Amino acid sequence: MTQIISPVKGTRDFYPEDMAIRNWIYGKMREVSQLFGYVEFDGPFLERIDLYAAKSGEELVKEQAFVFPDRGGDLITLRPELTPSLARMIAEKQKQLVFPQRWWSFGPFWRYERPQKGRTREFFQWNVDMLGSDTPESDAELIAVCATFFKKVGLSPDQVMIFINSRELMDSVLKKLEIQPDLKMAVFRLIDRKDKLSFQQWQEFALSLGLTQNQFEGLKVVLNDKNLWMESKDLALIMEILERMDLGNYVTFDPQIIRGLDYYTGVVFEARDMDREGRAILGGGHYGNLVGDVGGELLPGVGFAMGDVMLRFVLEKYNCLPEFDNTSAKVLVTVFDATLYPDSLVIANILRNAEIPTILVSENQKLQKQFKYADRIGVPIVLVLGPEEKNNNIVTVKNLKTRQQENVLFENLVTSIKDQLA
RNA sequence: GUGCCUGUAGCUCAACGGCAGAGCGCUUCACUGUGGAUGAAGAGGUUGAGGGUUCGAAACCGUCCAGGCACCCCA
Repeated sequence: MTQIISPVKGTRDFYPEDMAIRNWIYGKMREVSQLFGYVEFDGPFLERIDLYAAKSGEELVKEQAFVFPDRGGDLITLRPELTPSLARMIAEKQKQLVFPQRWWSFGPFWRYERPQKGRTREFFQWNVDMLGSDTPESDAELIAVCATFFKKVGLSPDQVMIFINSRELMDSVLKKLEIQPDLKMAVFRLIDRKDKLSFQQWQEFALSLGLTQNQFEGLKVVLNDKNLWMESKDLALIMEILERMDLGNYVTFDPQIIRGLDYYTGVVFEARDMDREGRAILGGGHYGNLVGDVGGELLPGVGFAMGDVMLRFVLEKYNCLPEFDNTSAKVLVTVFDATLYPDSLVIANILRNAEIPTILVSENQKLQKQFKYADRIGVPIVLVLGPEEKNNNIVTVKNLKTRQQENVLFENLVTSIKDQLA
């Protein structure tokens, strides 16, 4: 074999069996999106780097974007996330849109990172956003969309869980502990890393930030308080709504959920595998003003993004994926020999005209091989048209699944096959 | 960007520094108008690449390439 050019690092080849999975996932996303009344949209895959400079944060732009100059010298980037494009699209039509808008999208994104479990450089994301609403009810709706999706694909609350928190609640907690406002982001980071460090390391990190021993002890107590959410009116209402929707078992309060993106101002949430394997399956939250930085007027909203890589990982782990056929064909028409090829061609045409997906054998092979081929690619019905059949105006129809074989008159062929496929 | 692990037949993997193997798959036959079962035979390899150490390297050493995992950050 001559040398194969290696694929770009962090990309994936979608063989037909992978494409079947991707399309199945896409179908479930569409189904759930539409069930809640959301409409599909998409932005460009290429954007100016400036779009992301505004809000996405230094790291994402400098370290993680695929950037290249176009022929005019402008810096173009493969989109690393959808939200800034969404914000621009909304801002451009803000005056003519009726709010709230419920939008969803599924498409490719790129981030220049080292690939690992649940993370590639090229990935797909399901984005769902409600724009122009500022209520806990709308936050609850987005979380309900996530939970409904899990339910639809067969993931149970034993397997995946949505963890929610509120940045407002955490703000008030920090205030009560008299932690200086300029330490806020650093403390959020500290909270985020609690599980990644040993207790010793975590404590040292905390004190090195400038927290007093008292503040540190107070933080510890708060993070262990499973009922802290009751102090937040919004979280309490969201939990109540999800209970009423019979989705409450998918949702748990977790004071350690903070989320990295700066534009979240209210409720934040993410979903994880219950074994804590891999990364978050989805992440989202409430933003106080999405479009301000791209020139629009104040517009709050709530949304989330789900990556296809972790999702596929958990779907495979918990056996949620159905079996997919290796072929789209339902019938294979054999060719007895070269002289009978025109007759087989006629049969194949009749079937295709009747909307039955049909493969006509294109190689000059023994019947045995043709049957074996049909079996290997998973075609359920095989037709044989030999000299005997031709003389009697019949076709031999063999069902490989039931192993039954029968002779069918020409004129009954389509209905007979449709019966078998039903 | 930092660290760790891996690379052997189409696939999954064995082989103490001493003849490169197994299972599955593939091809052919038993079965010349019928797949999936069974039996028999067969094909398939520059051990990721190119160097070094050694009487001798798939194995040991360093370089490169590719992949995986963790950190960072995030879906």
